[in-house]
Amino acid sequence: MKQPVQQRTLKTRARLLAAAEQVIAAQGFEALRVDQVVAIAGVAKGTFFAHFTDKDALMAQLIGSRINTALDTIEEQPTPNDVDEIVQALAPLMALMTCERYVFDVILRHSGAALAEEIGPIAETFGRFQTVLEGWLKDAPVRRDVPVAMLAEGVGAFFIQVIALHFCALHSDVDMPARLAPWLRAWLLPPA
Amino acid sequence: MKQPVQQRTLKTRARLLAAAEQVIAAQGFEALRVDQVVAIAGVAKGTFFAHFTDKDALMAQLIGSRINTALDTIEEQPTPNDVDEIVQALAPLMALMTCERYVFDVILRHSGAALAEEIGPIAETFGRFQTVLEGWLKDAPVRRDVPVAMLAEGVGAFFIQVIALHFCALHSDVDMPARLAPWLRAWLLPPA
DNA sequence: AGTCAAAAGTGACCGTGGTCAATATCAAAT
DNA sequence: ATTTGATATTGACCACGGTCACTTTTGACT
Repeated sequence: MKQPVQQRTLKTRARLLAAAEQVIAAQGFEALRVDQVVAIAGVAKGTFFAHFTDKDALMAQLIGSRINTALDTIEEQPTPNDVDEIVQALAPLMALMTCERYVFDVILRHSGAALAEEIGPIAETFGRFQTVLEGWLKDAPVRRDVPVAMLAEGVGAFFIQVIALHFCALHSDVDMPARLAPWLRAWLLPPA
Repeated sequence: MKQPVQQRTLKTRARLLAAAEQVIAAQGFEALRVDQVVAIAGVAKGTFFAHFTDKDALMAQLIGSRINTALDTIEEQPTPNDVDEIVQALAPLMALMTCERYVFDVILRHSGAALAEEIGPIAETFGRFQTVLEGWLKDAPVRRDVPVAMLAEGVGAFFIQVIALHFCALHSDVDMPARLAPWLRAWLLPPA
């Protein structure tokens, strides 16, 4: 007999997520401890792992939802028309992904689907990100000798590279959007 | 009073490294356990951490040295003259970096210097990689509207992206060098 | 109301990376 | 040969993520 999901399941999951958010708000992602989360949520440790396959899965969900919120904001803005506007539009996403080294590591680790069938919440946001970029580039004055999908993926690659460079202590002072612009110019607008 | 390094230090470190290599040869990087390494080396656990700040540092050293060996091989070959030759020359490096998911994760995590002063063995190889690429591109028939250093960094970005895609289960069947080529063509040789 | 099988929750327990106060060893100076 | 202070080693101990056999709760069906 297969039973429907019980309400208590949803309640417990919500309590765990709320507890996690509380810890993160107070101390950041990196400092989160499963023990602390279950203590605040008032459940046993085992319960946590009945709801999330591991700590990473919780993190992926929380971070994924923040990325989605950022993408919502981005999609509400008018379509950017040149490289500078693209870079500016992407700024909030860059800020989010660089808020903590730990966060960036989680994102990188989950940016591709781990298993073929199981595309996690973060991998999903990358798919969405690609779609948004393709929408922008489809009608923008950029090179056309390369398919739009490839252009978008390239932007993604440079985007990640610039973020990674941010954690390379030497370069962390310069602001990231400014550092991304020349890359995009070189990639999207080769000399005619 | 500062004393010179004792020989026993070198011997112990060598024993630890040899033990680690033995474990890796038998079971791969991911399966390596510090307990096993110290057992084989015949030292206490604390000794391990007197020689390496953490397990990651050991891994970084072992993987870094392999990357350097691969770069040695690459530098011995004649300078590649077109995109296909570049891609082919990079093949052994790609193979090394994708031999295990765990290895790729370690490489990514260490690809930038963690601290400003402390450039780890892997970050060092990335610097060397850039230099090699710049040497190739300096005299190659590629676009010149962008500085060579930037061209090289771009190649690096696409290189990493293709490797990352390899671990995205869906795409792991196609061979990587073949997947890198169109990127490099689009990046290095825009339509004149 | 009572039954009962599936679902949810529990917490003692484990594996493994990493710490540190105590101890042993080395080599330079006497 | 002895002293001495720096250096290297030790292993009991801790922190933390994750497991699983067992208990409790739920709700569909009488």
